Amino acid sequence: MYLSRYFLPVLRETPKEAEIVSHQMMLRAGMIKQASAGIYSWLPLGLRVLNKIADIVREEQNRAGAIEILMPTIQSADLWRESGRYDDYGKEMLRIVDRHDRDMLFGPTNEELITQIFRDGVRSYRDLPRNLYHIQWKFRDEIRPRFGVMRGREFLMKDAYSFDLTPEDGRKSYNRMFAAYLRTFARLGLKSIPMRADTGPIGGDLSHEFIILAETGESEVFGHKDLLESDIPAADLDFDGDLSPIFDQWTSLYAATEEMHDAARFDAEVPADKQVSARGIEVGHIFFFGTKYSKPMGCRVQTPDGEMVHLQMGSYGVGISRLAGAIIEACHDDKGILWPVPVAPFEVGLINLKSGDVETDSACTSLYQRLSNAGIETLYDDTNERPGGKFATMDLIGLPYQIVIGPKGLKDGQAEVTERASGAKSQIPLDTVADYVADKIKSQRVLV
RNA sequence: CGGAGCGUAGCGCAGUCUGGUAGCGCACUUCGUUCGGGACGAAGGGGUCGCAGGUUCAAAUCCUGCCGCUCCGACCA
Repeated sequence: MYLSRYFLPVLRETPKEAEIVSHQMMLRAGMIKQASAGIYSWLPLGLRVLNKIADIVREEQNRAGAIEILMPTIQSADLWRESGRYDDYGKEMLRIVDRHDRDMLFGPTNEELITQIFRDGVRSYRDLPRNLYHIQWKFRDEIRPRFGVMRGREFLMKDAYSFDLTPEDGRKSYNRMFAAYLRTFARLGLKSIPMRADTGPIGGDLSHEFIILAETGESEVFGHKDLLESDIPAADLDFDGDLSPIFDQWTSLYAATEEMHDAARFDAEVPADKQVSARGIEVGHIFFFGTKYSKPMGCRVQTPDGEMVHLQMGSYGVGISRLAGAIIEACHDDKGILWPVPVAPFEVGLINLKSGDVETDSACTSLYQRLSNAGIETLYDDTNERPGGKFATMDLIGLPYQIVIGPKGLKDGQAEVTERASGAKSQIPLDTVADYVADKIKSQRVLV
């Protein structure tokens, strides 16, 4: 992409409403623009990140055997009356009346809708187990939206729903999502810790929050230090096999959010030098709630014995739009964002130090062409800004690699390559720099 | 919803107390000089002063009502 043809409204000054670093940087880097309280437009650069996060989540859901669908944002109130949640959910649910005076709502979650879809489509135990998911915008009328996309009212969420015949099978489905989430967050460049959690309005008896540590996290969390270095399940993990060892490995050490924290147990179970107490951001939440929805909504199948039984269900959420902010909270310095390669909006920033000069222009365009041919996503700054401004902008938007070409380097046939995260600079001959950078990037595209 | 505060150009702000017909920095346009880590000069463009009503010869400024946004608390991917 040529910067001169792109839409990248960067801000030199920090908008005063932004309190935390991810919100400030998303606004300054031209990723998002606030539409109203807790509601944002995603600008080109931000949308690229959002899509990359969604793609990784999607890939890992598919790997774990889940099947993608797409449910609507607007739902009928009748469905929620069936489950009894229309009255229970409270003011967080945005209620709408259509022209025929029918009660509608903007979906805050989709248990009811998926249960209806599944019960109408499935009659037999032979159709189990199944896990259906979608990636769709949700609306929750938060009392106080804040922190930019981290607690918006409208947000993009992946939610998956599992259906099983028995509680034991339900546990297996739960473990599949548990393992998939460990892989998902690791691939996004994050260290996540599953923590035993409250089930809240979703209900049920088994639940884990996936937390990443960050100073600006909304909840206080406590855990064993070794969890930060625990093994991530490999890409060739057999999701049909027994996953309980993975679950046990990750849940044997102490980890709890504020609501579930037991200070006495924490001190007893975790040696002082292994205790971590920090702030955390919840990026995923999984629930097993048995027949909570299948019973009131009559979601049943016939067993081999001809008996009708209610299905065992679980639901599994990942905050896609929140992750964009969460990744920035975890990956930034005082100059800007430090995108991990897998979610970077572009992989390389190519800086032309003397746009308009025939030689630097042609060196840059031919390098841009070579990078594109190698499948590298490149943002080419071909504008006439002063060099200082170009560097500041590139540092702010945080692309993993910067390649600088100007008259001085050109004399020796060299380009300067900077790795954004470490700041390491190297001089690479012009004719090999595309391959050099392409190799580095390709090795970092998939972390686990 | 309780407490606090803000709304003046794309962004950051002054002007409001004490009413007199809108300003500064950055950004933007043009010209010139510059040019390897946020240049300099000159000339420009851009505003229903959040909205509505009231007081007044005159309102960004005073009064009333409303709306929006942010922060602190209780709720959550």
